[in-house]
Amino acid sequence: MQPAPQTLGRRERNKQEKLDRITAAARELFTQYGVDEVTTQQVAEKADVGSGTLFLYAKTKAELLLLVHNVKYAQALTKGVDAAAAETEVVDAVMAIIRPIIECNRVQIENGRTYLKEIVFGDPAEPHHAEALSLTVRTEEAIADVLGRDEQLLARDPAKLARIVSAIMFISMTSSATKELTDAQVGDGIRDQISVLLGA
Amino acid sequence: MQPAPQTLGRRERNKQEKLDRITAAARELFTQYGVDEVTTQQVAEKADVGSGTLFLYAKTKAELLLLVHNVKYAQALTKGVDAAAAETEVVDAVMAIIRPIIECNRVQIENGRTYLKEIVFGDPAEPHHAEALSLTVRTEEAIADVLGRDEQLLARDPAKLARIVSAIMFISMTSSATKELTDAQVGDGIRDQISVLLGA
DNA sequence: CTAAATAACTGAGTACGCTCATAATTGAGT
DNA sequence: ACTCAATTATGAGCGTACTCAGTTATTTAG
Repeated sequence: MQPAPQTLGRRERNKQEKLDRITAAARELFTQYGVDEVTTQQVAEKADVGSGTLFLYAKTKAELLLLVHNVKYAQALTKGVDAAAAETEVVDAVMAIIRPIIECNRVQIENGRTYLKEIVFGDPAEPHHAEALSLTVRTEEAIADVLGRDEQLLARDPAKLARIVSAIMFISMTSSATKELTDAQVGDGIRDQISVLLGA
Repeated sequence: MQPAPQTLGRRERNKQEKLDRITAAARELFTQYGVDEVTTQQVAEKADVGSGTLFLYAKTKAELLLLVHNVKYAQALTKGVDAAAAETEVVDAVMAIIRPIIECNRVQIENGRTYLKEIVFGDPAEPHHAEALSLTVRTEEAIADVLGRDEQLLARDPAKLARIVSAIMFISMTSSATKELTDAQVGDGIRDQISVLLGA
């Protein structure tokens, strides 16, 4: 019988520590150079693990990006939801949620696009992917919540409207046409479409 | 001085012939086995060209898929536009346009998803990509046209509504959640969202 | 007809994501 | 302490998309 380990045994601790090192290494390299310019070897080296070990913690390179980017997305979402609470107009409130998300996916535009691509096209069975999906669900719920404030929109099914807003966001943030636009321009484009959606 | 060649010189002819062989080879292999299960080597062999030659005609494997799939998409679009002319209800007409597109992108679902992915994330400077983009523009125009039939919708900017429909289509056809749905179910999902969009 | 110039073709080679057979580590049972 | 099954780590090796230096085919100029 063990003395009920407050630190969960050496094995679990080592695993956690390695995951931390890998996450930190990937975050730093991806953020600085962009996911496409970094090799999995480099991440493994920086994390001081074997190149094969990397793939025990993230099944693909894209999963590694999800692992890193989910954190930023979650922060953006929280920030947006808070900001939305202060808005009175529905569209303004929706945009308050969306704006931090735009920013977080365009700080390093290549990473943001790859992240969103992976959410739609990646394997939803992977754990980091599942987390990303739950973030998009939370985003839609937050938007639906805001839409539900309005009587008229309440009758039009906020959840479904939120789903459409989500589609608009995705295309507006990923389409290569928007690559050279500023964050503000992308935001305006989205706002414009949402206005049309909610009934001109 | 040459006898003004009605066949554009041997060089041009050879190039055209090679492109035809490559297109045919890619179409057959991709259709039968799915783009992920076919190597560029196999396509090159079947087309009877060197493996490097392939990449003179399509800069990436994905471009090769665009080359092949654009033809099918164009057919689907034409078919849909024709069918829409026979419909009286706006939503029915829009669905008449969309349905063949759903089908063409789900006959071989892997190819369809890869095709759509490439449209959004690929290099728009490539010629086959440009053609694909023009097809999506034509699709949106066709949808806008149909929406414009309705007085109320006319006031809501059909072009922008069509853009939103386009986003709905994209997500509904690519999201991994829809992978195991039937074409009809995907269609119903899209119709449902379009109904909400056009005002409950 | 020949030579020079240009365009097109080629496949061996490269880079990189990922796998898998083997090795090292761990902890429960004795 | 020791054993051993189970878990985790490792890096050489593999498959494949794509490149590029060298070759061949075609056109143009003299």
